Amino acid sequence: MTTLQTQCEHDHSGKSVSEQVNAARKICETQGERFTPLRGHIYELIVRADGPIKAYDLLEQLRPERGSPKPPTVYRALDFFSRLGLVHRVEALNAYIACDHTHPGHIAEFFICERCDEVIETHGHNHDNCAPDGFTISRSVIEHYGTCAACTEAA
Amino acid sequence: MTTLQTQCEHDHSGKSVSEQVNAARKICETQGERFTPLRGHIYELIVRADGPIKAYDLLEQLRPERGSPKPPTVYRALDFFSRLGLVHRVEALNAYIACDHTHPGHIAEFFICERCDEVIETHGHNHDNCAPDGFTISRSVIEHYGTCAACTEAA
DNA sequence: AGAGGTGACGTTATGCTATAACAGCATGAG
DNA sequence: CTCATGCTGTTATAGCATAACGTCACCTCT
Repeated sequence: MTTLQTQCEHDHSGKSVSEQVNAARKICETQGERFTPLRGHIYELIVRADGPIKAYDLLEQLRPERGSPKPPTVYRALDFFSRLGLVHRVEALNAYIACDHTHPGHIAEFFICERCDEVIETHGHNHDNCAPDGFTISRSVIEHYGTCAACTEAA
Repeated sequence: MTTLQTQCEHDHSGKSVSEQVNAARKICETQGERFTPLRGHIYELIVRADGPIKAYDLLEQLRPERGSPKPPTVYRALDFFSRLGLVHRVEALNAYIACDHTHPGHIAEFFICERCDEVIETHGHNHDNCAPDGFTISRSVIEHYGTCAACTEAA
């Protein structure tokens, strides 16, 4: 698989790309972090992907506009945005996705259609109750794979 | 990190290694699958690890007893056991762990202590209610990272 | 202004994770 | 016995991620 993008061109979030990028810029600046041109460029590519995108695909899309960037360039940006909660890693896909649920403590929960590759992100409910006695959760990975409504109908 | 094993030598499941291996053998045979010597060997290593173990660490542990096995040897066994639900992949660790919750339809939920690397597996509750309208879940990844009770006390 | 610290970025190199593809052999069914 | 299937060995390669070092920009403190 070379891309995880969905076929459809519509906007899943209700916000334009530049609105999302600007929202991210604001969040960075609020936290005293630098939203550099490189980071802006990378964030825009992630938003445009409109679904999970792989690190090396991002790398390709940075070329030739930014010369021949190397893997650390994109991994550093991904780490940066992950720290701020602006990007989540989808573990089972080795891919990354923009997040606009920007409130702190947000638990991401993904529903990933294996037919059309669409990803729906929800705010996962708290699993503290499910934890063994005394276990303190600091980070959760919750990903569901299956078939979305549209693909089920189409079948 | 070269190993994900816990320091403690006690048995987390209440079953001996050979009991667990034999239970796995029985499950394989019940399903008409072959529990070959190689598979038995690999399964035993996974059980002995008593926690998540990486594919290439398994590979090392197969040597020199089985010559110089190559990656496909261990990945094929891991795929095989995954199909039967006897092994789960821990996505965020790139590691594999034996599972003795052998009832079908089992949803694995992991609580992973980042201090001592102990992993507690529970039977995760169903997330169908949380799914977007019409989404059918076929497989779920639920992993929580944090600090276990013992390590919290020790701190 | 100058010195020194911090963080961003470029670059080289390497390591870790996983699979494709082909060959040989064992097992079991007809 | 023969064929089909699946298990294993092997070679090669693809795909994912980070260590480590150097440079530069920016900020702050004096």
